[in-house]
Amino acid sequence: MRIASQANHLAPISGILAGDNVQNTPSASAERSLRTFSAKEHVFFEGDDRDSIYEVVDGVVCVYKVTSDGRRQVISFCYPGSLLGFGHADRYLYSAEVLSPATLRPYSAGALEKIVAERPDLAHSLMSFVMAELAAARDQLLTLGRKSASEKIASFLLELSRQNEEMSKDPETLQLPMTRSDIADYLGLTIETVSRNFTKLKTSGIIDLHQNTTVVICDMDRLEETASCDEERF
Amino acid sequence: MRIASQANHLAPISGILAGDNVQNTPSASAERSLRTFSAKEHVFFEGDDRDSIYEVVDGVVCVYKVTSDGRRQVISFCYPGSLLGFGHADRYLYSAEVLSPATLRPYSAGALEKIVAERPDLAHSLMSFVMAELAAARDQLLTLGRKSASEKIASFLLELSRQNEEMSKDPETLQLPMTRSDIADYLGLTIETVSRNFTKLKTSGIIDLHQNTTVVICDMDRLEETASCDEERF
DNA sequence: CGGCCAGTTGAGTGTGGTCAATCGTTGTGG
DNA sequence: CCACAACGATTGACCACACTCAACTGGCCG
Repeated sequence: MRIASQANHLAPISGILAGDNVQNTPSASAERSLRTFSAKEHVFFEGDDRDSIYEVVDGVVCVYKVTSDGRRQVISFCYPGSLLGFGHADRYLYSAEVLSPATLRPYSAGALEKIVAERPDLAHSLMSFVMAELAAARDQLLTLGRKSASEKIASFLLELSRQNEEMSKDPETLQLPMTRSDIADYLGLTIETVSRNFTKLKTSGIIDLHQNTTVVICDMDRLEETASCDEERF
Repeated sequence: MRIASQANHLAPISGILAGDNVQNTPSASAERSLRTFSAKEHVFFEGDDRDSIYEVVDGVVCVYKVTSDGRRQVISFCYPGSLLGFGHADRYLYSAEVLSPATLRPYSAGALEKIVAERPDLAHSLMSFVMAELAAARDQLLTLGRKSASEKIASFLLELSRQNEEMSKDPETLQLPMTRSDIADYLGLTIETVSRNFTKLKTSGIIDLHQNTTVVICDMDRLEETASCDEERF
Protein backbone atom coordinates (compact mmCIF):
# COMPACT_ATOMS: atom_id res chain seq x y z
CA MET A 1 0.00 0.00 0.00
CA ARG A 2 2.85 2.37 0.77
CA ILE A 3 4.08 3.26 -2.63
CA ALA A 4 0.76 2.15 -3.97
CA SER A 5 -1.03 4.72 -1.90
CA GLN A 6 1.28 7.35 -3.31
CA ALA A 7 0.22 6.41 -6.80
CA ASN A 8 -3.33 7.14 -5.78
CA HIS A 9 -2.47 10.76 -5.33
CA LEU A 10 0.11 11.23 -8.00
CA ALA A 11 -2.04 11.46 -11.04
CA PRO A 12 -3.65 14.72 -9.95
CA ILE A 13 -0.29 16.13 -8.92
CA SER A 14 1.24 15.60 -12.30
CA GLY A 15 -1.65 17.57 -13.63
CA ILE A 16 -1.09 20.27 -11.06
CA LEU A 17 2.54 20.74 -11.86
CA ALA A 18 1.87 20.67 -15.56
CA GLY A 19 -0.44 23.64 -15.18
CA ASP A 20 1.00 26.76 -16.81
CA ASN A 21 0.74 28.70 -13.57
CA VAL A 22 3.53 26.73 -12.06
CA GLN A 23 5.39 25.57 -15.13
CA ASN A 24 9.07 26.24 -15.04
CA THR A 25 9.02 27.76 -18.49
CA PRO A 26 5.45 28.86 -19.04
CA SER A 27 5.82 29.31 -22.77
CA ALA A 28 7.41 25.93 -23.36
CA SER A 29 5.28 22.83 -23.74
CA ALA A 30 5.56 20.08 -21.16
CA GLU A 31 7.03 17.84 -23.87
CA ARG A 32 9.99 20.09 -24.39
CA SER A 33 10.94 20.26 -20.72
CA LEU A 34 11.64 16.53 -20.41
CA ARG A 35 15.16 15.49 -19.42
CA THR A 36 16.61 12.06 -20.12
CA PHE A 37 19.15 10.27 -17.96
CA SER A 38 21.21 7.18 -18.70
CA ALA A 39 21.60 4.31 -16.25
CA LYS A 40 23.59 5.07 -13.09
CA GLU A 41 23.49 8.78 -13.81
CA HIS A 42 22.70 11.04 -10.87
CA VAL A 43 19.84 13.51 -10.96
CA PHE A 44 21.28 15.38 -8.00
CA PHE A 45 23.44 14.81 -4.93
CA GLU A 46 22.72 15.39 -1.28
CA GLY A 47 23.90 18.90 -0.47
CA ASP A 48 23.47 20.33 -3.97
CA ASP A 49 21.48 23.54 -4.29
CA ARG A 50 17.86 22.54 -4.55
CA ASP A 51 17.07 24.31 -7.77
CA SER A 52 14.64 21.79 -9.30
CA ILE A 53 11.88 19.37 -8.48
CA TYR A 54 11.44 16.36 -10.76
CA GLU A 55 8.53 14.21 -11.74
CA VAL A 56 9.49 10.69 -12.78
CA VAL A 57 8.00 10.12 -16.22
CA ASP A 58 9.74 6.90 -17.11
CA GLY A 59 12.31 4.65 -15.43
CA VAL A 60 13.14 4.11 -11.77
CA VAL A 61 15.11 6.42 -9.50
CA CYS A 62 16.92 5.39 -6.33
CA VAL A 63 16.93 7.96 -3.52
CA TYR A 64 19.55 7.48 -0.80
CA LYS A 65 21.71 8.98 1.91
CA VAL A 66 25.31 8.10 2.74
CA THR A 67 27.34 8.43 5.91
CA SER A 68 30.81 9.94 6.01
CA ASP A 69 32.37 6.47 6.07
CA GLY A 70 30.46 5.30 3.02
CA ARG A 71 27.56 3.35 4.47
CA ARG A 72 24.48 3.90 2.38
CA GLN A 73 20.77 3.85 3.20
CA VAL A 74 18.33 3.76 0.31
CA ILE A 75 15.29 5.87 1.24
CA SER A 76 12.99 4.86 -1.58
CA PHE A 77 12.69 3.72 -5.16
CA CYS A 78 10.75 6.23 -7.23
CA TYR A 79 8.59 4.97 -10.09
CA PRO A 80 6.78 6.97 -12.80
CA GLY A 81 4.41 9.45 -11.19
CA SER A 82 6.64 10.08 -8.18
CA LEU A 83 7.98 13.47 -7.24
CA LEU A 84 11.66 13.94 -6.48
CA GLY A 85 13.54 16.67 -4.67
CA PHE A 86 10.74 18.50 -2.91
CA GLY A 87 11.34 19.80 0.58
CA HIS A 88 11.56 22.96 2.63
CA ALA A 89 15.36 23.12 2.76
CA ASP A 90 17.41 24.99 0.19
CA ARG A 91 19.65 21.97 -0.41
CA TYR A 92 18.77 18.44 -1.44
CA LEU A 93 18.68 16.21 1.62
CA TYR A 94 19.29 13.03 -0.43
CA SER A 95 21.03 11.84 -3.56
CA ALA A 96 19.02 10.57 -6.51
CA GLU A 97 20.41 8.09 -9.03
CA VAL A 98 18.53 6.58 -11.95
CA LEU A 99 18.67 2.77 -12.09
CA SER A 100 17.86 2.42 -15.77
CA PRO A 101 17.55 4.95 -18.58
CA ALA A 102 14.93 7.38 -17.32
CA THR A 103 12.92 10.40 -18.32
CA LEU A 104 12.19 13.12 -15.79
CA ARG A 105 10.23 16.34 -16.00
CA PRO A 106 11.87 19.17 -14.08
CA TYR A 107 9.99 21.99 -12.40
CA SER A 108 11.23 25.02 -10.59
CA ALA A 109 12.09 24.40 -6.95
CA GLY A 110 9.33 26.74 -5.88
CA ALA A 111 6.58 25.10 -7.92
CA LEU A 112 5.09 23.28 -4.95
CA GLU A 113 5.13 26.34 -2.74
CA LYS A 114 3.42 28.23 -5.53
CA ILE A 115 0.69 25.64 -5.70
CA VAL A 116 0.13 25.80 -1.97
CA ALA A 117 -0.03 29.56 -2.07
CA GLU A 118 -2.03 30.09 -5.24
CA ARG A 119 -4.07 26.96 -5.82
CA PRO A 120 -5.72 25.94 -2.55
CA ASP A 121 -8.00 23.61 -4.47
CA LEU A 122 -5.00 21.59 -5.59
CA ALA A 123 -2.90 21.97 -2.46
CA HIS A 124 -4.91 19.22 -0.83
CA SER A 125 -3.66 16.62 -3.31
CA LEU A 126 -0.14 17.76 -2.72
CA MET A 127 -0.57 17.47 1.03
CA SER A 128 -1.97 13.96 0.63
CA PHE A 129 1.02 13.01 -1.46
CA VAL A 130 3.53 14.23 1.13
CA MET A 131 1.56 12.51 3.89
CA ALA A 132 1.61 9.26 1.91
CA GLU A 133 5.39 9.58 1.62
CA LEU A 134 5.54 10.13 5.37
CA ALA A 135 3.41 7.06 6.03
CA ALA A 136 5.65 5.01 3.72
CA ALA A 137 8.80 6.18 5.49
CA ARG A 138 7.29 5.32 8.86
CA ASP A 139 6.27 1.86 7.66
CA GLN A 140 9.86 1.36 6.58
CA LEU A 141 11.01 2.29 10.10
CA LEU A 142 9.18 -0.77 11.40
CA THR A 143 10.76 -2.96 8.75
CA LEU A 144 14.29 -1.72 9.46
CA GLY A 145 13.99 -1.67 13.20
CA ARG A 146 12.09 -4.81 14.01
CA LYS A 147 12.11 -7.36 11.19
CA SER A 148 14.53 -10.21 10.52
CA ALA A 149 16.40 -10.53 7.24
CA SER A 150 13.93 -13.01 5.76
CA GLU A 151 10.97 -10.88 6.85
CA LYS A 152 12.56 -7.82 5.28
CA ILE A 153 13.04 -9.57 1.95
CA ALA A 154 9.49 -10.93 1.96
CA SER A 155 8.08 -7.52 2.89
CA PHE A 156 10.06 -5.94 0.09
CA LEU A 157 8.68 -8.37 -2.48
CA LEU A 158 5.14 -7.84 -1.21
CA GLU A 159 5.64 -4.10 -1.47
CA LEU A 160 6.61 -4.49 -5.11
CA SER A 161 3.67 -6.83 -5.67
CA ARG A 162 1.16 -4.34 -4.24
CA GLN A 163 2.72 -1.62 -6.31
CA ASN A 164 2.22 -3.72 -9.41
CA GLU A 165 -1.39 -4.21 -8.39
CA GLU A 166 -1.93 -0.46 -8.14
CA MET A 167 -0.49 -0.02 -11.61
CA SER A 168 -2.71 -2.79 -12.99
CA LYS A 169 0.25 -5.04 -13.62
CA ASP A 170 0.63 -8.70 -12.68
CA PRO A 171 1.16 -8.75 -8.90
CA GLU A 172 2.91 -12.12 -9.14
CA THR A 173 5.56 -11.19 -11.67
CA LEU A 174 8.01 -8.62 -10.37
CA GLN A 175 10.68 -6.79 -12.31
CA LEU A 176 13.65 -5.76 -10.19
CA PRO A 177 15.31 -2.75 -11.79
CA MET A 178 17.59 -2.42 -8.77
CA THR A 179 20.70 -4.49 -7.93
CA ARG A 180 21.13 -6.72 -4.89
CA SER A 181 23.24 -3.92 -3.47
CA ASP A 182 20.37 -1.45 -3.80
CA ILE A 183 18.00 -3.89 -2.12
CA ALA A 184 20.52 -4.51 0.66
CA ASP A 185 20.93 -0.79 1.30
CA TYR A 186 17.16 -0.35 1.27
CA LEU A 187 16.62 -3.07 3.88
CA GLY A 188 19.67 -2.47 6.05
CA LEU A 189 21.34 -5.75 5.03
CA THR A 190 24.39 -6.91 3.06
CA ILE A 191 24.24 -8.19 -0.51
CA GLU A 192 25.22 -11.65 0.73
CA THR A 193 22.28 -11.79 3.11
CA VAL A 194 19.92 -10.58 0.39
CA SER A 195 21.24 -13.22 -1.98
CA ARG A 196 21.00 -16.00 0.60
CA ASN A 197 17.40 -15.14 1.40
CA PHE A 198 16.41 -14.99 -2.26
CA THR A 199 17.90 -18.44 -2.62
CA LYS A 200 16.04 -19.64 0.47
CA LEU A 201 12.72 -18.38 -0.91
CA LYS A 202 13.49 -20.04 -4.22
CA THR A 203 14.47 -23.45 -2.82
CA SER A 204 11.39 -23.47 -0.61
CA GLY A 205 9.25 -22.91 -3.68
CA ILE A 206 7.81 -19.58 -2.63
CA ILE A 207 9.33 -17.63 -5.50
CA ASP A 208 11.05 -18.31 -8.79
CA LEU A 209 14.02 -16.34 -10.10
CA HIS A 210 14.86 -15.55 -13.73
CA GLN A 211 18.18 -13.94 -14.65
CA ASN A 212 18.26 -12.05 -11.33
CA THR A 213 15.89 -9.34 -12.50
CA THR A 214 12.56 -11.13 -12.53
CA VAL A 215 10.83 -12.62 -9.50
CA VAL A 216 7.73 -14.77 -9.89
CA ILE A 217 5.73 -15.25 -6.72
CA CYS A 218 4.61 -18.90 -6.67
CA ASP A 219 3.01 -18.98 -3.23
CA MET A 220 1.65 -15.61 -2.16
CA ASP A 221 0.24 -16.98 1.11
CA ARG A 222 3.55 -18.33 2.30
CA LEU A 223 5.30 -15.14 1.21
CA GLU A 224 2.91 -13.17 3.39
CA GLU A 225 3.53 -15.56 6.26
CA THR A 226 7.25 -15.01 5.85
CA ALA A 227 6.78 -11.25 5.96
CA SER A 228 4.93 -11.95 9.24
CA CYS A 229 4.00 -8.43 10.21
CA ASP A 230 0.37 -7.86 9.42
CA GLU A 231 0.39 -5.00 7.05
CA GLU A 232 -3.34 -4.66 7.14
CA ARG A 233 -4.46 -1.17 6.29
CA PHE A 234 -7.39 0.55 7.84
CA MET B 1 18.09 19.29 13.83
CA ARG B 2 15.36 16.79 12.98
CA ILE B 3 12.90 17.40 15.72
CA ALA B 4 14.46 20.75 16.16
CA SER B 5 13.60 21.73 12.65
CA GLN B 6 10.06 20.72 13.34
CA ALA B 7 9.93 23.10 16.24
CA ASN B 8 10.88 25.87 13.86
CA HIS B 9 7.63 25.47 12.08
CA LEU B 10 5.39 24.55 14.93
CA ALA B 11 4.87 27.88 16.55
CA PRO B 12 2.96 29.33 13.59
CA ILE B 13 0.93 26.16 13.22
CA SER B 14 -0.34 26.31 16.76
CA GLY B 15 -1.52 29.75 15.88
CA ILE B 16 -3.14 28.49 12.73
CA LEU B 17 -5.10 25.76 14.42
CA ALA B 18 -6.15 28.05 17.23
CA GLY B 19 -7.83 30.35 14.74
CA ASP B 20 -11.60 30.29 15.11
CA ASN B 21 -12.07 29.30 11.49
CA VAL B 22 -10.73 25.87 12.16
CA GLN B 23 -11.48 25.50 15.83
CA ASN B 24 -13.36 22.37 16.72
CA THR B 25 -15.83 24.29 18.82
CA PRO B 26 -15.77 27.82 17.48
CA SER B 27 -17.59 29.34 20.39
CA ALA B 28 -15.41 27.72 23.03
CA SER B 29 -12.14 29.29 24.06
CA ALA B 30 -8.91 27.43 23.37
CA GLU B 31 -8.43 27.04 27.09
CA ARG B 32 -11.58 25.03 27.48
CA SER B 33 -10.73 22.55 24.76
CA LEU B 34 -7.61 21.25 26.51
CA ARG B 35 -7.56 17.58 27.46
CA THR B 36 -5.32 16.16 30.15
CA PHE B 37 -3.87 12.66 30.16
CA SER B 38 -2.14 10.75 32.94
CA ALA B 39 1.12 8.84 32.45
CA LYS B 40 0.88 5.71 30.27
CA GLU B 41 -2.57 6.69 29.06
CA HIS B 42 -3.23 6.34 25.34
CA VAL B 43 -4.42 9.25 23.24
CA PHE B 44 -5.49 6.86 20.48
CA PHE B 45 -4.64 3.46 19.03
CA GLU B 46 -3.61 2.41 15.55
CA GLY B 47 -6.79 1.54 13.68
CA ASP B 48 -9.11 3.80 15.66
CA ASP B 49 -11.33 6.16 13.71
CA ARG B 50 -9.31 9.29 13.09
CA ASP B 51 -11.71 11.77 14.58
CA SER B 52 -9.25 14.21 16.12
CA ILE B 53 -5.90 15.85 15.64
CA TYR B 54 -3.95 16.87 18.72
CA GLU B 55 -1.45 19.53 19.49
CA VAL B 56 0.92 18.67 22.33
CA VAL B 57 0.71 21.51 24.84
CA ASP B 58 2.60 19.93 27.70
CA GLY B 59 4.28 16.58 28.30
CA VAL B 60 5.75 14.04 25.90
CA VAL B 61 3.87 11.59 23.70
CA CYS B 62 5.29 8.37 22.27
CA VAL B 63 4.06 7.42 18.81
CA TYR B 64 4.54 3.79 17.78
CA LYS B 65 3.44 0.85 15.67
CA VAL B 66 3.27 -2.81 16.69
CA THR B 67 3.41 -6.02 14.71
CA SER B 68 0.93 -8.85 15.17
CA ASP B 69 3.42 -10.76 17.31
CA GLY B 70 4.02 -7.84 19.63
CA ARG B 71 7.22 -6.30 18.35
CA ARG B 72 7.08 -2.54 18.67
CA GLN B 73 8.69 0.28 16.71
CA VAL B 74 8.59 3.76 18.19
CA ILE B 75 8.13 6.27 15.37
CA SER B 76 8.80 9.48 17.28
CA PHE B 77 8.62 11.25 20.59
CA CYS B 78 6.36 14.28 20.38
CA TYR B 79 7.16 17.33 22.51
CA PRO B 80 5.08 20.46 23.11
CA GLY B 81 4.31 22.14 19.81
CA SER B 82 4.07 18.87 17.88
CA LEU B 83 1.00 17.77 16.01
CA LEU B 84 -0.40 14.27 16.48
CA GLY B 85 -2.76 12.20 14.41
CA PHE B 86 -2.78 14.09 11.14
CA GLY B 87 -2.86 12.10 7.92
CA HIS B 88 -4.95 11.44 4.86
CA ALA B 89 -6.35 8.07 6.03
CA ASP B 90 -9.59 7.80 7.98
CA ARG B 91 -7.95 5.68 10.67
CA TYR B 92 -4.95 6.42 12.84
CA LEU B 93 -1.88 4.70 11.41
CA TYR B 94 -0.07 4.67 14.77
CA SER B 95 -0.74 4.46 18.46
CA ALA B 96 0.00 7.41 20.74
CA GLU B 97 0.78 7.03 24.43
CA VAL B 98 1.69 9.81 26.83
CA LEU B 99 4.89 9.19 28.78
CA SER B 100 4.17 11.57 31.62
CA PRO B 101 1.08 13.57 32.59
CA ALA B 102 0.33 15.60 29.48
CA THR B 103 -1.97 18.27 28.16
CA LEU B 104 -3.19 18.10 24.56
CA ARG B 105 -5.37 20.38 22.53
CA PRO B 106 -7.72 18.47 20.22
CA TYR B 107 -8.92 19.74 16.87
CA SER B 108 -11.33 18.27 14.43
CA ALA B 109 -9.80 15.71 12.10
CA GLY B 110 -10.50 17.96 9.16
CA ALA B 111 -8.86 21.05 10.61
CA LEU B 112 -5.71 20.68 8.54
CA GLU B 113 -7.60 20.09 5.34
CA LYS B 114 -9.64 23.16 6.10
CA ILE B 115 -6.50 25.23 6.49
CA VAL B 116 -5.10 23.97 3.23
CA ALA B 117 -8.36 24.74 1.46
CA GLU B 118 -9.25 28.05 3.06
CA ARG B 119 -6.04 29.62 4.29
CA PRO B 120 -3.45 29.34 1.54
CA ASP B 121 -1.33 31.90 3.36
CA LEU B 122 -0.98 29.51 6.29
CA ALA B 123 -0.91 26.24 4.33
CA HIS B 124 2.76 26.82 3.59
CA SER B 125 3.72 26.51 7.26
CA LEU B 126 1.72 23.34 7.48
CA MET B 127 3.45 21.90 4.43
CA SER B 128 6.83 22.78 5.90
CA PHE B 129 5.87 21.02 9.10
CA VAL B 130 4.89 17.82 7.33
CA MET B 131 8.04 17.94 5.21
CA ALA B 132 10.13 18.35 8.35
CA GLU B 133 8.45 15.25 9.79
CA LEU B 134 9.25 13.43 6.56
CA ALA B 135 12.90 14.49 6.71
CA ALA B 136 13.08 13.34 10.33
CA ALA B 137 11.60 9.93 9.49
CA ARG B 138 14.07 9.51 6.65
CA ASP B 139 17.00 10.46 8.86
CA GLN B 140 15.82 7.79 11.26
CA LEU B 141 15.86 5.25 8.41
CA LEU B 142 19.62 5.76 8.14
CA THR B 143 20.03 5.31 11.88
CA LEU B 144 17.97 2.11 11.99
CA GLY B 145 19.39 0.60 8.83
CA ARG B 146 23.06 1.39 8.99
CA LYS B 147 24.24 2.31 12.48
CA SER B 148 25.65 0.10 15.23
CA ALA B 149 24.10 0.02 18.69
CA SER B 150 26.59 2.49 20.17
CA GLU B 151 26.15 4.83 17.21
CA LYS B 152 22.38 4.67 17.60
CA ILE B 153 22.55 5.59 21.27
CA ALA B 154 24.96 8.45 20.64
CA SER B 155 22.82 9.73 17.76
CA PHE B 156 19.77 9.60 19.98
CA LEU B 157 21.43 11.65 22.70
CA LEU B 158 22.66 14.19 20.15
CA GLU B 159 19.14 14.45 18.77
CA LEU B 160 17.83 15.28 22.23
CA SER B 161 20.68 17.73 22.72
CA ARG B 162 19.90 19.61 19.50
CA GLN B 163 16.26 19.64 20.42
CA ASN B 164 17.15 21.24 23.74
CA GLU B 165 19.20 23.82 21.87
CA GLU B 166 16.21 24.73 19.69
CA MET B 167 14.08 25.19 22.78
CA SER B 168 16.77 27.37 24.41
CA LYS B 169 17.47 24.77 27.03
CA ASP B 170 20.86 23.44 28.14
CA PRO B 171 22.09 21.19 25.31
CA GLU B 172 24.31 19.28 27.72
CA THR B 173 21.68 18.32 30.28
CA LEU B 174 19.05 15.97 28.91
CA GLN B 175 15.86 14.84 30.57
CA LEU B 176 14.70 11.39 29.47
CA PRO B 177 10.94 11.16 29.92
CA MET B 178 10.96 7.78 28.16
CA THR B 179 11.98 4.40 29.57
CA ARG B 180 14.85 2.23 28.32
CA SER B 181 12.21 0.14 26.63
CA ASP B 182 10.93 3.16 24.69
CA ILE B 183 14.47 4.06 23.65
CA ALA B 184 15.12 0.46 22.61
CA ASP B 185 11.98 0.35 20.50
CA TYR B 186 12.88 3.70 18.95
CA LEU B 187 16.36 2.54 17.95
CA GLY B 188 15.58 -1.05 17.00
CA LEU B 189 17.49 -2.51 19.97
CA THR B 190 16.74 -4.38 23.21
CA ILE B 191 16.64 -2.76 26.64
CA GLU B 192 19.75 -4.69 27.63
CA THR B 193 21.73 -3.30 24.71
CA VAL B 194 20.53 0.22 25.49
CA SER B 195 21.51 -0.17 29.11
CA ARG B 196 24.92 -1.61 28.27
CA ASN B 197 25.70 1.25 25.91
CA PHE B 198 24.61 3.88 28.41
CA THR B 199 26.98 2.25 30.87
CA LYS B 200 29.75 2.21 28.30
CA LEU B 201 29.30 5.93 27.60
CA LYS B 202 29.31 6.61 31.34
CA THR B 203 32.41 4.59 32.18
CA SER B 204 34.29 6.19 29.31
CA GLY B 205 33.46 9.61 30.73
CA ILE B 206 31.42 10.83 27.77
CA ILE B 207 28.18 11.18 29.72
CA ASP B 208 27.01 11.16 33.31
CA LEU B 209 23.82 9.50 34.49
CA HIS B 210 21.58 10.62 37.35
CA GLN B 211 18.67 8.42 38.53
CA ASN B 212 18.19 7.03 34.99
CA THR B 213 16.24 10.05 33.81
CA THR B 214 18.93 12.69 33.46
CA VAL B 215 21.90 12.51 31.11
CA VAL B 216 24.67 15.06 31.31
CA ILE B 217 26.92 15.21 28.28
CA CYS B 218 30.48 15.64 29.56
CA ASP B 219 32.35 15.36 26.26
CA MET B 220 30.26 16.53 23.31
CA ASP B 221 33.10 15.98 20.83
CA ARG B 222 33.56 12.34 21.69
CA LEU B 223 29.81 11.82 21.72
CA GLU B 224 29.69 13.15 18.17
CA GLU B 225 32.58 10.88 17.22
CA THR B 226 30.67 7.93 18.63
CA ALA B 227 27.61 8.86 16.59
CA SER B 228 30.01 8.77 13.64
CA CYS B 229 27.64 9.69 10.88
CA ASP B 230 28.14 13.31 9.95
CA GLU B 231 24.78 14.82 10.49
CA GLU B 232 25.81 18.10 8.97
CA ARG B 233 22.83 20.01 7.68
CA PHE B 234 22.91 22.15 4.63
C1' DC C 1 9.28 -4.60 55.71
C1' DG C 2 8.03 -6.63 51.34
C1' DG C 3 6.42 -6.39 46.62
C1' DC C 4 6.90 -4.36 42.37
C1' DC C 5 8.99 -2.39 38.54
C1' DA C 6 12.76 -0.39 35.89
C1' DG C 7 17.29 -0.91 35.13
C1' DT C 8 21.83 -3.25 35.21
C1' DT C 9 24.99 -6.97 34.60
C1' DG C 10 26.58 -11.58 33.22
C1' DA C 11 26.90 -15.92 30.43
C1' DG C 12 25.88 -18.17 26.33
C1' DT C 13 23.84 -18.26 21.72
C1' DG C 14 22.52 -17.15 16.99
C1' DT C 15 21.59 -14.15 13.20
C1' DG C 16 23.62 -11.65 10.06
C1' DG C 17 28.25 -9.55 8.81
C1' DT C 18 33.04 -10.28 6.90
C1' DC C 19 36.24 -12.24 3.98
C1' DA C 20 37.06 -14.96 0.15
C1' DA C 21 36.40 -18.06 -3.74
C1' DT C 22 33.52 -19.15 -7.58
C1' DC C 23 29.92 -18.72 -11.04
C1' DG C 24 27.41 -16.47 -14.89
C1' DT C 25 26.49 -12.91 -17.90
C1' DT C 26 27.78 -9.14 -20.67
C1' DG C 27 30.72 -6.63 -23.44
C1' DT C 28 35.19 -5.70 -25.67
C1' DG C 29 39.10 -6.53 -28.47
C1' DG C 30 42.32 -9.52 -30.92
C1' DC D 1 34.62 -16.34 -33.30
C1' DC D 2 36.76 -16.94 -29.18
C1' DA D 3 39.50 -15.08 -25.15
C1' DC D 4 39.39 -12.27 -21.61
C1' DA D 5 38.07 -8.68 -18.50
C1' DA D 6 34.60 -6.67 -15.66
C1' DC D 7 30.78 -6.83 -12.94
C1' DG D 8 26.95 -8.66 -10.39
C1' DA D 9 25.43 -12.52 -7.96
C1' DT D 10 26.03 -16.72 -5.36
C1' DT D 11 27.98 -19.76 -2.00
C1' DG D 12 30.97 -21.18 1.84
C1' DA D 13 33.66 -20.71 6.22
C1' DC D 14 34.24 -18.10 10.01
C1' DC D 15 33.32 -14.49 13.32
C1' DA D 16 31.26 -10.84 16.11
C1' DC D 17 27.66 -7.92 17.55
C1' DA D 18 23.53 -7.81 19.48
C1' DC D 19 19.86 -10.89 21.32
C1' DT D 20 18.17 -14.26 24.85
C1' DC D 21 17.78 -15.91 29.23
C1' DA D 22 18.65 -15.21 33.82
C1' DA D 23 20.11 -13.25 38.16
C1' DC D 24 20.53 -9.28 40.68
C1' DT D 25 20.21 -4.25 42.14
C1' DG D 26 17.96 -0.05 43.48
C1' DG D 27 14.15 2.96 44.08
C1' DC D 28 9.37 3.64 45.18
C1' DC D 29 5.08 2.85 47.32
C1' DG D 30 1.75 0.28 50.03
